[in-house]
Amino acid sequence: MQKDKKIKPVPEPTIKRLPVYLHYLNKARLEGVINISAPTIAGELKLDPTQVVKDLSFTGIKGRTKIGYNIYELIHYLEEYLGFNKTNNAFLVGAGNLGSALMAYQAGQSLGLKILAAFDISADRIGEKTGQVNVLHMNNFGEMVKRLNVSIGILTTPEHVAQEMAEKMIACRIKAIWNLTPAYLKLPENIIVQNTSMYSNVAVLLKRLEESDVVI
Amino acid sequence: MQKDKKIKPVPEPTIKRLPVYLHYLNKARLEGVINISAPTIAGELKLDPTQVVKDLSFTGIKGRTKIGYNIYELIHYLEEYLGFNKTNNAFLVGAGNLGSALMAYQAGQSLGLKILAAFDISADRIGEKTGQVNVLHMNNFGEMVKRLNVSIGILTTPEHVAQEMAEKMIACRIKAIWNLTPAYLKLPENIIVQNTSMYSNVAVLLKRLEESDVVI
DNA sequence: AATATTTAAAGAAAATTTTCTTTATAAGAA
DNA sequence: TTCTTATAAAGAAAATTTTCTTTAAATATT
Ligand SMILES: NC(=O)c1ccc[n+]([C@@H]2O[C@H](COP(=O)([O-])OP(=O)(O)OC[C@H]3O[C@@H](n4cnc5c(N)ncnc54)[C@H](O)[C@@H]3O)[C@@H](O)[C@H]2O)c1
Ligand SMILES: NC(=O)c1ccc[n+]([C@@H]2O[C@H](COP(=O)([O-])OP(=O)(O)OC[C@H]3O[C@@H](n4cnc5c(N)ncnc54)[C@H](O)[C@@H]3O)[C@@H](O)[C@H]2O)c1
Repeated sequence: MQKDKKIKPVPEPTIKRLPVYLHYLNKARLEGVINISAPTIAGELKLDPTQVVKDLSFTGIKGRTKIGYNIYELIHYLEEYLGFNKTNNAFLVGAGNLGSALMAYQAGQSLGLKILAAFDISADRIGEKTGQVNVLHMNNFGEMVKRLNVSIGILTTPEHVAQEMAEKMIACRIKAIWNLTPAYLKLPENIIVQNTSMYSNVAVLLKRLEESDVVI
Repeated sequence: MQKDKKIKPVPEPTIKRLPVYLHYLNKARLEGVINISAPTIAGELKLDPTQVVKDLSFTGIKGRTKIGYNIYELIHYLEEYLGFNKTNNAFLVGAGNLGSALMAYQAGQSLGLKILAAFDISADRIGEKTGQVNVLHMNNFGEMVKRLNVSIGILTTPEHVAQEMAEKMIACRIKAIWNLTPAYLKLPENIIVQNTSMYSNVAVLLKRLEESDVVI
C-alpha cells in the first residue's frame, strides 16, 4: 500500500544496483556492522554517495543524520522492495550445464528465486537431482505449473528450441521468462522477458581491455 | 589505425547491444539474407531504427540507401570492432558448476573468448577435461600465464576466495578479470574488471512482474 | 551548553543516452 | 527519364541518469 504523490518510475540502473547493495550489506552485517552510511557503502562499491542515497530512498527507508542506516532495517527494506523475501517460485527448462549450475547455486545462496523443479527431454537428465531440484520430463510441465501455481520460467535450453519452449511455457500460463539463451524471443506483449546475455559482458570487457592497450 | 577527428566514446549500452546484433545477423545469414536494413533489425529486436543505425555506425560500416547493409560486411565489421575475430585467450579460475558450464559452452559457440585452460585446487577437478579444456592445479597458474601470454581471467570460484584469487591472478600479470562471483573485488585502478551479477537480472525480472501484477 | 561535523534528503545542474527531425541519396516504379 | 519511396546519416531535441549543490537535522565534541 504505497502512497506516491507522483509515480516516479524506478530507474533500471537503480534496480540493478539494489541487489549489489543487499549482497554487500549482508556481508557487512556478518562482520558485526550495525549502522552504515551511504558514503561508506559508496566508498566500498566505488559509487557516488548521493547516488547510493537516491537508490536506497526508493525502498522507502529513512536514514539518520550522522549515523546512516540501521543495517538490519536497510536489509529488510531492500529485500522487501526487491521481493527477495517472498518465495518467488520458478521452473527451469533445460537442465543442462548452465541449468544445473543454477540449480546447484540457489541451493546454497538465495538468488531471489526458488527453483521448484527442472524440466528436460533427455532421458539422461530426467530423474536426476541437482541441489535438491528434481528433473522431470517436459511433458509434465503444464500440469506442474497448474499444481504449484508457478509464474516464472527459467530458460536454459539449446538456442534452437528456445522460441518453441518459451511458447510452450506461456501456453502453460508462465508469465515471466528469464532467458539465458542467446535467442531473441518473440512473445506477446504481456509476457515479461529478461534476457541475460553473457556476450554483452564479454564485449564490454574486451573493449575496455583494448582501450587500455591503446593508451599504453 | 583509426583516424577520429573527435574522440567519441562508445556508449556502454551500445557495446552491449552490438553482440546482440551480431548474433542475430549470423542467424539471418544462415537463412540466406544478403542485405539487411536497420529498420528490419530494429523490428526483429524491438529497438528504435535510428538507434540501430547509430550503434552500427560505431563499427565504421557504411550502409546503402534503400538497401541497408551487406550482411557479410556488417558481420565482419562487428566482429572486428568487438574483437570477436581475434582469439582472446583466457584462463578460468574455479572449475566448478558455473566454470564447467562456461568451458563446455565456448567449445560449441564462440563467446569471443577462448578458454585455454582452467585452474582449481580440488583434487576432484584437477585432471578433468570439459569441452576440450583441461583443469590444472592453481599452482601452475603463474607459469602458464607467462608461457601462453594470457591477459584475461575468468573468475568462478566460491565468493569467499574471490578477492584472494583475483589478487593472485593480477600478481601473475592478468590484466582483465571477468568476475562471475558476487564478490566486489578491490583491485588496482589499472586492472579491468567486468562484474556479471545474476542477481541484478533477477531483480529486474521480479520488479517487472510485480508492476504487471499491480496493473491487472 | 555551544559548536563543529557528518549525514540524509531534496532539488538543480550536468552528462549521457535515446528518440525525433531533417537531409541527401540511391533504388525502383511509373 | 522522372517521380516516388525507403533508407542511412547527421544533427537537434527529449528523456533519462548521474553528479553537484544546498539545506536541515542530529550527533558528537569541546
Ligand atoms: N553453458 C554456459 O556457460 C552458457 C552461457 C551462456 C549462455 N548459455 C546458453 O544456455 C543454454 C544452455 O546451455 P548449456 O551449456 O547448459 O547447454 P546444454 O546442452 O548443456 O543444456 C541444454 C539442456 O536442454 C535440454 N533440452 C533440449 N531440448 C529441450 C527441450 N525441447 N525441452 C527441454 N529441455 C531441452 C537438453 O537435454 C540439455 O539438458 C544455451 O542456449 C546456451 O547458449 C550457456
Ligand atoms: N552456479 C551458478 O549458476 C552461479 C550463478 C551466479 C554466480 N555464481 C557464482 O560463481 C561462483 C562459482 O559458483 P559454482 O556454482 O560454480 O560453485 P562451485 O562450488 O561449483 O565451484 C567453485 C569451484 O572453485 C574451486 N575453488 C575453490 N577454491 C579455489 C581456489 N582458491 N582457487 C581455485 N579454485 C578454487 C572449487 O574447487 C570449485 O571447483 C560462485 O562465486 C557463485 O556465487 C554461480
